[in-house]
Amino acid sequence: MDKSEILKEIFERLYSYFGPQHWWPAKTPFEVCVGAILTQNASWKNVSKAIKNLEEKQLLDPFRIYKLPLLKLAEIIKPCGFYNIKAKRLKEFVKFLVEKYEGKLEKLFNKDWKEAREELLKIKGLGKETVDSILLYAGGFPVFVVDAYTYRILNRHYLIEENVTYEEIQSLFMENLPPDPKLFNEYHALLVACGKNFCKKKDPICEKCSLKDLV
DNA sequence: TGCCAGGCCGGGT
DNA sequence: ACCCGGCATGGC
Repeated sequence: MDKSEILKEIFERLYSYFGPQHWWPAKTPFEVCVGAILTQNASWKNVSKAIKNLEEKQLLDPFRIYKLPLLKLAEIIKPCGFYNIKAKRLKEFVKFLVEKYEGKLEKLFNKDWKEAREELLKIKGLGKETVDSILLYAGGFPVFVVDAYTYRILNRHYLIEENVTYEEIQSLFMENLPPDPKLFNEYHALLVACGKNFCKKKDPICEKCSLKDLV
């Protein structure tokens, strides 16, 4: 099998086992962005509490967060962990959005996604995974999101070397699959589902997972 | 009860 | 250019 076939085979197996994941779990594109920042190295359970707090205070809005004092914001998002630094990152993001795009994500997304990616990556606290999540799940662009699960699962099945870069893993998917946002959406979500359930850190091999006898 | 979660930055080699 | 500690809560 060539790369394209292997990647499709993985997708089919995961989709057959886990079914549709319905990502991203948010009501608006802005909420996706907030979630993408808050979920950095944190469990989604905790992040959803932080988002619920924001929602209850009607703060899922760029201008409201822009005006909110940093310490108040930190207190509100506390359950997601790393709350001081994440409050700063959130403020950096809304500052960018409000001051450069009138607080409108549509304006940011109304340009070539590669340009948007470069701009977002300049914001302190937004790295590649966070930015790509925003582009795919909030912007609907065909950008593949790579995370620790993606790396672990591919590496464990001998599909990538240990020292590959983020961009190399991303290219593997983007150059061997059709540029379909729906596909990339589901694929990344399925890799996360697989990593949470089977391919955990301590598991030496994935005995029960759908990718067991792959390669 | 520890370990870990949908990363990223900054400082030291 | 890499490596590592710091950031912190809550679930399992």
